[in-house]
Formats: sequence, structure tokens, C-alpha cells
Amino acid sequence: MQIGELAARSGMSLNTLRHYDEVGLVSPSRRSPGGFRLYSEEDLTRLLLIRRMKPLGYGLEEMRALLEVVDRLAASSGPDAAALRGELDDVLAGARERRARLARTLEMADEFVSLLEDHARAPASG
Amino acid sequence: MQIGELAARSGMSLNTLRHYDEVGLVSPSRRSPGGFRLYSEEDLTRLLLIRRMKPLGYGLEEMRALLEVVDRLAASSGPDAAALRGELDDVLAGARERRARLARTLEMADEFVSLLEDHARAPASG
DNA sequence: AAAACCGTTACGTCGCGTAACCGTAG
DNA sequence: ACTACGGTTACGCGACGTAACGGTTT
Repeated sequence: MQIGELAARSGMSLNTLRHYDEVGLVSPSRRSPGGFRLYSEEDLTRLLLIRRMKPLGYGLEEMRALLEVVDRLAASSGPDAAALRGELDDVLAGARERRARLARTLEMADEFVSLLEDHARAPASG
Repeated sequence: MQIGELAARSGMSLNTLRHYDEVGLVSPSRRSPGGFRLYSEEDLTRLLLIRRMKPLGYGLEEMRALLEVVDRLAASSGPDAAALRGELDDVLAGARERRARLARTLEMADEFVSLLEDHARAPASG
């Protein structure tokens, strides 16, 4: 599929997809003779995974590294897999930490909403 | 107090505070004869409120406008207060919407963590 | 006068958005 | 040949970070 369809199916913009190609996060599997980017279903899967990572605040470069581990894990077997699973555990630990930070962020948001509610009821007291 | 102490007490960097001054979000109440920024306790209060807003994803300009409403509300009385309280209600509605979006973001984060956990247990199945 | 603190200016970063202009696909 | 779709520069933005260099305070 070409970039427009991928954009529609992934919910990302053309610019974003071109940018991801530029930085090597998600590159098209091949190009048309005229230069059009042609993507596979696998590329879409990758993008959907990326979409779930973004809320955790990963940078593009971090995601690239992370996806590489997952890819190599999927392509490896037997003894190789052990070391990779170790890396994945590190990633998982980091992800849990980020998720915890997000939860704290949500708490701060709740604090702010409460503050506003108080102001709306008793405007002159704070 | 001068900028360094404010930075320490607010948990923000010198650069951030100078930036906030530059864009008019939080400006020092006065300056020393030599040009040092001198802040009041009120300025600190303002910063702490800003810190709670940031997680909701407000831009600096939005925060500036929002703080102005709160300030005017605190300084107004009687009939003026009614209109301002209306504005505050709008702000509150927006804040609740942002908080809801944040909650959804957290859910996506949880999805990602779960996905990683699955990969860590059954690496070749996805 | 030395050390700690602060000032401004200017350029860099990240993750795209936007504009301008031109080529490709069907 | 028309239309929809895609390509590549290149510059802009928000919210700061990071020099670089010089003045202030105590």
C-alpha cells in the first residue's frame, strides 16, 4: 500500500510517516519505480505498536531501539532468545516506570481540577 | 527572592523561569538596581499552580490567560464576579476534558505494558 | 578581590506542521 | 491529458536547553 492508505489505517499524518522514514523508525519495504513509498502490513503493525508507545513519552530514537529488540526476538530462536529476553525485561521495567509517572501526572491533573472546582464555588478564597 | 531560590523552591530551571518572564507568564515583581530578577511569594504560588496545569497539556499562552481569570476573580467582588465565574466554568469544563484524555492515555500505556509482558513470556507469537 | 550568582544573545533540539514547487499513477 | 496522489527541499513552532561572554552581589 502507498503512504496515503497507511496514514488512513494508522491514524497518522503523511508528514509523520515521511518523518519516521527519514529518521529510520519505519521505512517503506520498497519503492515504486517512480519513487513512491510502498508499505507492507508488517509496517502497519509496527506503526500501531508505536502508537501505543507514544503515550509513555518515548522519543523516536528510543522506539527505534526498542522495536529492534522486539524484531530480533521474533526472528531468533533457542539460545539467542535468552539474551534478548533479558533486554526486553529492561524495556519492560522502563515501561512500568513510565506508566507509574503517567499515573502520578494524572493525579496532579485531578488536583488541578479540584482546585478549579473550589475556585468556582468560593472564588475569593485562594 | 532572586531567581535561583525561586528555581529551587518551584522545582523549575533557571531557563524555564527566564522563559516564563520573556513570554509574560510569570514576571518578577521587581528588579535589583543591577538588573537581577526579584520574585515575591505570590510569584511562587503562581508557579506552583502552573506546575499543576502543565500535566494537562496547556500551552504557556493558555496558562497565561487562565491565570488572568483566576487573578481577576480574586480581585473582583459582587456583580463582576458573576461573569468571571462563568469564564472559570468554561475553563473547568476544558480541564475535565483534558483530564479525561489523560486517563485514556494512561489506558493506552497499560495496553502497551501488557503487550510487552506477553512478548516477554511468549516471544515468538506476535 | 574572589566566589557565587545573575544578565543577555544567540543558536540547538524534538517531533512534527506547513508551504512551495514539481513528478507519478492510473 | 486530467486528476488524485506522491516526492523533495526548506522553513516555522513550542518550550525550553546550552553555550558564550560579561556584569552584580556579598
